[in-house]
This record gives sequence, C-alpha cells and structure tokens, in this order.
Amino acid sequence: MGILERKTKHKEFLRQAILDAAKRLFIRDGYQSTSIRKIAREIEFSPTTIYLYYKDKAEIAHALHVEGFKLLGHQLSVVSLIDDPFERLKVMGRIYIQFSIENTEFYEMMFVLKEPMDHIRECETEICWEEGQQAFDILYSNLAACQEKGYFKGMDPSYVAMIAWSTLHGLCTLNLHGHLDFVKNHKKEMTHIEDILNGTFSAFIGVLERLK
Amino acid sequence: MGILERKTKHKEFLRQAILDAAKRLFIRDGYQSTSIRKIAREIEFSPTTIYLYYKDKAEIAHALHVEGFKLLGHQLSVVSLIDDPFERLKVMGRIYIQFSIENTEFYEMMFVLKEPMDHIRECETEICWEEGQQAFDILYSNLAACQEKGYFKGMDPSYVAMIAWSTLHGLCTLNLHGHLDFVKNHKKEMTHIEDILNGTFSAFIGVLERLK
DNA sequence: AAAGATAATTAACACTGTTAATTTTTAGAT
DNA sequence: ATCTAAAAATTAACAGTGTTAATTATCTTT
Repeated sequence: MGILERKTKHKEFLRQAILDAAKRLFIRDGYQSTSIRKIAREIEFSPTTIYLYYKDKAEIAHALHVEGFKLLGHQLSVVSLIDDPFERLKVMGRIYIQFSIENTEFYEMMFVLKEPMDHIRECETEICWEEGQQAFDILYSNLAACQEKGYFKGMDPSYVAMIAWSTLHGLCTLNLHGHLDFVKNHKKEMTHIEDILNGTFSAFIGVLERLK
Repeated sequence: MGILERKTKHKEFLRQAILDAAKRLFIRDGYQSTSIRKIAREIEFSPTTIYLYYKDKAEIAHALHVEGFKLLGHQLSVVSLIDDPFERLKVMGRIYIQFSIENTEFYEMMFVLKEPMDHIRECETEICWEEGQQAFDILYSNLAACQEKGYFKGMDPSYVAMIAWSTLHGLCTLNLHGHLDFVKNHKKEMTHIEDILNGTFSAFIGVLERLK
C-alpha cells in the first residue's frame, strides 16, 4: 500500500500548497482580492484544479479562518506564565488588540467575514464553531478564576465574557474599518490611533477593576 | 431660466430615483449583491447612465450610508422626551441594538463596510466623517450629563463613550455576522439570540450603574 | 431647420466564481 | 512492454461584476 500512501501524501501536499499560496496573497491583498485564478497562477496550476482540493472559495476562507486561530493561539500562549488571573486577562486583551492590528486580514477572517461561518453551517454535520467556542471557554475560565479572587461580584461570568469580548471586538473592528479616525479631532490627547485603542482598553480595565 | 431649472430638477429626480432603486435592492439582497446593472434594470436605464449621476459604486454606498444615519436618527429622536440622562442612555442603547437587527444592511453600511469611508477620504476636501462625529458627540453629551448626576466618577467621558460604543458595536456585529450562535450551547438560559443580546446589554448597564 | 450641447446608449475590457466536457497522466493487469 | 481503467488536470464556457471610450439619440438655442 506504499503507492496509495504516496498518492494521498501528494494530495495533502497540493492541498497545503494551495492554502499557502492563498495565505500569501490573502495577507498581502485581503480576501476579496484573492481570487481563485490568482491562487492558481501562484502555484502554476489551472484554476479548476483548485476545485479538486477545495469545494469552493468559502472552504479556503474557512481554512484561513482556522489558520488565524492557530496564530492567535500561539501569540496568546505566553500568558500561561502569568499566575494572577486578572493580570493574565489584561495581557490577553493587549495581545488580542495587537493581533488585530498586525494581522488585519486574519482578524477579519476570524471575526468579521461571513464566508467561513457559512461554510461551517453548510458542511459540518453538527453545527458548531469549534474555534470560537474554544476561545470563549478560555475567556470564561479566566473570568471565573477572577471571580474567585473577588472580581465581578454578583455577576454571571458568561455575561462578563460577552461584555469583554464585545468591547474588544468592537474596538478592534471600528479601528480596522476606519471608523475611529475622526476621534483625533474630538480629543487632543488622541493624536495617534494606538493611543485611542490603548486608552480605551485601559479605561475598560479600570471599569472591571471597580467591580470588586 | 425656467428651462434650466427644470433640467436640474430632472437631474436631481433621476439621482434620487437611482438611490431609491439601489435602496430597495440593497435592503433585500445586501450591498454586494446590488450591482450597478441590477440598479439600472430597476429604473429601466442602461448601466452606464448611472455613472452620469454617481461617480462610482462607492458614492452610491456613501449615499446609502447617509440614508442609514437619517433612519437611525429618526428612531433615536424619541429619547428627547426622557429627562434623566442615564435613563435616556439606556433607551438609546436598546434602540441602537434593535436598529442593527431590523436594519442589518443599513447597520453594515454605516459601521462596517469600508466603501463609504473610502469615498469620504477620496472626495471630501476636509477629511471628516460628519455622521459619525455627530453621533459620537450626542453620546458624549449624554455621558457628560450622566457624570454631572454622579455617574462614572473620576472617568474621562470620552473614554466612557468609546467603551459604550465599542461594546454595543461589538455585540451587534458579532450577532449580525453569525458569531454568537454557539453561545446557545454554552448557556442554557440563552435559547434565543435576542436573550443573549438583551442579557449582555442589561449586564453592561449594570456595570455602568456601579460606577457611581 | 441647422448647429451645438447634453443625455443616454452600445461595445468593450479585464476581471470574478463555478461547472461540464475533454484531455493528459498515472496505476494495475495481462 | 502493452493495454485498459481510473485519477488528475486542463480547456472552454456560462453568467455575472465595475468601469471606460466611443457612439447615437435627444433636446435647446440660434
């Protein structure tokens, strides 16, 4: 069965090559500008070959979506060294924001674009967003740990998680989509957008700290 | 000069007709699916005629963007009857969320899509997002009024505004883009998505109330 | 009615995702 | 080594996209 093995190996190799090419273009030009034809040109195959390895563009989008979660996961892994749960939470927040700035296209693919979610709904038998679920669970666990240390008194950690995620996601997307530029005119201290993000995040942490 | 008048009148009429057609299609099928050709078919003109009234698709997007702000403005106008600033803030929040659910495509055009913002940056001589600026100012004024009644002690209202907007925007977009469906599995009380939105919003209001 | 300006059109370009039909390549059996 | 069947890759095509240049039709003014 050495031949069959080599064949599936080749299939997997090409599938990965397509994903790598897609990733390169996608990071540079964004998802919309990354066409099937451009990916094909990149790997020097005909456009239709790609459909032998991915059923449609949404499946490639989903693969990049998963890739993005791997990347964020790696960047977040350093927080395991931090013992205090609230301190850990703060660093996680900063890393999340930084990730959205440095990996715009991945952030968009993970938390904004509908294509990957549509693909999950269409293909996965049991409809569930594994990556999101897992990320949310980690956030929830951390908040529960904070609560045991006296934070968020009398609050449901699920709702605290929803608030925290919503706030950061809102902040990141407003920034990425160009809806925060005007704030510079509104407040003189906010000359750089990074200051707005950092300032708002610090203020939010301040709010959470008051809920002891 | 009665003829010139009629001519510019006609020009304005057709410009509005194009926008109305675009709005109809856009509300039904979303922005991406609303092509120039479909708009042209709707008003029974050739596709290129549209370019005599709008320089490109982004300009139509921007017109719909402004239209959306008018609509939200109308829906928010009822809060002027509420005297207490914090009570007013709460109702504003509920209306904002409701708007995002009932006017998905408008919300997307106002706060998510880049096209209208790109158009502003390209065309307006003085780069500023009038609609956003104005909306933010209203939020800011309300929060400042709250502060005078003892809320948000020792906080910068600008940052409170940023936090509030980010939280609501994050909540709305996570919902609209299908990233909250899994939460049903996470928490049994949250069987309907509306419950998640309302619950999270209530919890957030609870947080703000604690900052007295 | 002729001339000039304005409005609207057709034709075309360079793309897009995707499918059916066809060719090329590979693997197994004689 | 040759023939056959299966797998992989390709070409051609469909129906659509935003946008521009060149052309035709319409209307105003002389």
